[in-house]
Amino acid sequence: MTIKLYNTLSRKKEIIRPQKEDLITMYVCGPTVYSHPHIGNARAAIVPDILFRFLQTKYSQVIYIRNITDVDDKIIEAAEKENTSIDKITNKYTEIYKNNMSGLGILDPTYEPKVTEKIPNIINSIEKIIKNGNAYVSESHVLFNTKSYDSYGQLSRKKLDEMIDGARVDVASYKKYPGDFILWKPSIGDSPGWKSPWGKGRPGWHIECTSMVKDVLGDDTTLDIHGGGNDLIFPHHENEIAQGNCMSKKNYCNHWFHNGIVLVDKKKMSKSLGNVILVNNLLKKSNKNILRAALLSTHYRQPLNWTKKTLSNASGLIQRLSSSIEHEKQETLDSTALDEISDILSDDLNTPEAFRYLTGLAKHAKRNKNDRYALMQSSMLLGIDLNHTTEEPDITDELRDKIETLLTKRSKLRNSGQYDEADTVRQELSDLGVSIEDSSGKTTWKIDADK
RNA sequence: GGCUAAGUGGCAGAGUGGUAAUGCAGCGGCCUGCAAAGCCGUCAACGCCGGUUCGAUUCCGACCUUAGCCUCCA
Repeated sequence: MTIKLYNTLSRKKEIIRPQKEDLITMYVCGPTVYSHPHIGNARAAIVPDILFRFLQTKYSQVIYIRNITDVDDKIIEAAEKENTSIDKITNKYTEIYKNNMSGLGILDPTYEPKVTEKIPNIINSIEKIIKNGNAYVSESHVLFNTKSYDSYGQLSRKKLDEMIDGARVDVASYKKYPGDFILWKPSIGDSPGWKSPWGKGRPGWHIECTSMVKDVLGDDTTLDIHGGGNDLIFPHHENEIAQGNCMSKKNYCNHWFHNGIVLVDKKKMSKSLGNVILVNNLLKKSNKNILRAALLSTHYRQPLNWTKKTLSNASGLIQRLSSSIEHEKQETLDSTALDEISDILSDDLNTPEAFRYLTGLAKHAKRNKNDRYALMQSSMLLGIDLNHTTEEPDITDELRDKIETLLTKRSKLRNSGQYDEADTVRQELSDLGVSIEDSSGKTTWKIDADK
């Protein structure tokens, strides 16, 4: 089977063609660890997660690299603001990022390099670019010479001179040309820095990714797939391509994919609007399955508009899927069950279409074992585990006792036909945020998601 | 201003050159002591204006609107 994925370079869906038959390589820009991950970070992680899961079903080896940026001006600011050290900030937020992502069921990448651990490689990469005549040293900075690279602008389809004309920012004195970007910059005072041929300093933003790709795969290799949020197309990925192609004779990367932005009520999230939605908070009031459904029910290239109804829509969808196989025991699943969902995903990761397929299966899953298997296994490919939707909620023993007492009380009242009194008890439970269901002689309860 | 995308029912969101999936919500029914859940049924949409075509929501062009990038934002 072939997998088609939209390639930002050509603006077309293209068949993924790895250079080796059984091995495929992918790199995705990871987080800068200075604050809590928000829903946009989650989307940028879950889209490659789906691709990663899918590729693993098709190739015997998938190398997936996602970096952690732990040197950055914003980190330095955050450390000052929280009155602590840079290490503490980056360790804290790296931990939170990892917890949040695993809370969303996002698989760990094969490699997860940190910038601070790769400084020697980065310096080495910069030296190569200088040596090849594509970068220059100026006032303790190293700058990439964009004029020396003819194809600059190929990804974002921008013309360098036009960009410069429209720019609103003053040109730094150390730049030969306004479009040049920083590979290495000096660290002044006690800001973090490393010894280098150009003095104490730290890497520019773009070089870390290029350097890590080359570090893991080797200089003379071409990356198969590179992804990230579409706000990274320019300048970040454009610059990566320039650097990568000037470091080695091999093409930097063949296939670029970009996920759309997350909007909140059709507006971009920003601290000033106070509409930033954090993964932490979502995980508290919802669960992995629902959040994944919410993030994946929009095609990855489209903007995802997050509204008040997003979670309840997704919750209904998951409810619909899981109700058909609730209480199902884990059974060995048939490998051909994945054929149809693979077909759907192989057309540019069409996850909304995948959900349509899943709901179709759910219709017959109660009676048809094959459909039930296909539903469970196909959902798993999206990282949705329908077998674990009835997990015990995390509540205090005290509350649990109280709920049990009320349930017993109501049950007795119902058995003796005192329905008005039983309904009063149900209301008491509802006030505690507990909703109940009587089905086939048993009463089950759950904590309401929004309480 | 330049570049890049997008506008589908109440909400969300696929898809297609021949009259448009799916989920949520709504409505009706079955079930239930009543609810809930489930099941069955049902209402309802292709921004605007031209062009190409036997036929356009789909292709082309203009316009309007929205969003992103051009500022080390995923």
